[in-house]
Amino acid sequence: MIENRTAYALLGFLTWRPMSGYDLKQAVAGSVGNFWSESYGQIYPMLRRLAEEGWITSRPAEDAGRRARHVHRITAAGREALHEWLCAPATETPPRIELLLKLFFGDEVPLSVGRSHVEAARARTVESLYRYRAIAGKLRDSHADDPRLPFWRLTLDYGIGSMQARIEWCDRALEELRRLAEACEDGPRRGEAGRNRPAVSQPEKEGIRCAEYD
Amino acid sequence: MIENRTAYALLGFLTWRPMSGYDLKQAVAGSVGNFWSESYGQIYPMLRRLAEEGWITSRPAEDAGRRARHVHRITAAGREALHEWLCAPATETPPRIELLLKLFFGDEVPLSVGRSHVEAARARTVESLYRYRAIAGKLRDSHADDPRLPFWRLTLDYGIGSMQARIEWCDRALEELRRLAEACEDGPRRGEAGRNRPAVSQPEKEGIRCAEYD
DNA sequence: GGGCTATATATCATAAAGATATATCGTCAA
DNA sequence: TTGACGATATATCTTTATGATATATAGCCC
Repeated sequence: MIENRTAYALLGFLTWRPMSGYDLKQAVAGSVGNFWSESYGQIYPMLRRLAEEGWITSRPAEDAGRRARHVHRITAAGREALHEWLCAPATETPPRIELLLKLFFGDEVPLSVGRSHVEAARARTVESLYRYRAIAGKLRDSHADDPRLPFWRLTLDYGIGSMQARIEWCDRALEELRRLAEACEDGPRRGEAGRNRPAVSQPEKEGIRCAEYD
Repeated sequence: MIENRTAYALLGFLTWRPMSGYDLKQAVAGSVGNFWSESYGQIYPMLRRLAEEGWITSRPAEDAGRRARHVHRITAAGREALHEWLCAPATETPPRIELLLKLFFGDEVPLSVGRSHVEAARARTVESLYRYRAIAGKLRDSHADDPRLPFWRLTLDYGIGSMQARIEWCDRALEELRRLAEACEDGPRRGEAGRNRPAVSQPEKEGIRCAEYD
């Protein structure tokens, strides 16, 4: 049993057709790229390992021309391993969201900083949403009777839902940041020009602990 | 300029109060843990590096009792570095979502598999949503006048919005999976008992390429 | 022929997660 | 009282993952 999930991602794509390492990289980026990625640094060593395991067979492509090309093909054992992994519960790993980390410490910098981060995020998200919708249209046309289409649609729908929710959050966040800015103008405790807090405001005594966030 | 984002996460928390490596781990997990994490394997080496950089000062705590405890304190230079990082655009790295990868290859296994993955995800998501709401309530009570509260609320609101969207997607996905199952019963091309596709159905010719997903 | 892009494999440095080893102290129950 | 346990605390290791870079060949266009 290989733990590494790269193994199963590769096996999954090799059920589509035999592929080279390069093909696999392309296939991953061009399909699941929005929620999964694989780098060459993972792919090539893993292909060797999969071959050792007997889950794929690898041999040089007979079509001369291109540079040495190794074609990898899933075996019955490999397919079985893939199925076993697919049936095992999915593990959830919370992502690292840099935007939120910067916002979390937003009190350290002018309010305009948070605003511009959220605005940039909103623009990127809108772009993604349009892209996902375009893909949905293309998929419907090109793979109308493909039995895999419904599954692909599910993952795409996840992306669309996420992007919509993110745009709505961006709008709420921008509104809130504007509200905070207005509050500053009334009571001049904060200003856009300077920082919200003095550069050095460390409590001298180490014993002072502020309550945790939760 | 340190690239590693762990550096800035640590500096951010050291603006709250001086802390040990252990404190920092606790603080991260207990506040931003839902969208950011740090491991000891990152924290301790980074604390050394931050001290070398002059961004923190580290010295043994004078309170005897506990085992050797190093208290780290942010310096003016450290705070400046933090501010610079906070102001720089946030980079976005698409997360790896194992659930979606398994669903993407859902055609390889019985429909019930996808259904149970989505059901499990829904349960986890509902739990997170409740947890986030509870945190929101506690925060409102305990940090009513804290100037950082609005920023914390923004990150929490992101989580709440994401969880709501995810629950809605789970419900749509479950409905779709049920629909697919019904279609199978009518036309018996697929069954719950066996796999959707024969165990070995590799195209013999390598030249055959199915169109990419996008 | 020179430059560009696509194809193709391989490796390295860095980043990050997760597990484990080690040690001290306080507390609570057998 | 002692011994188990949990909290505190630092440190390191292996595995996983990303991103950059090196190397090479082929086709194409000007």
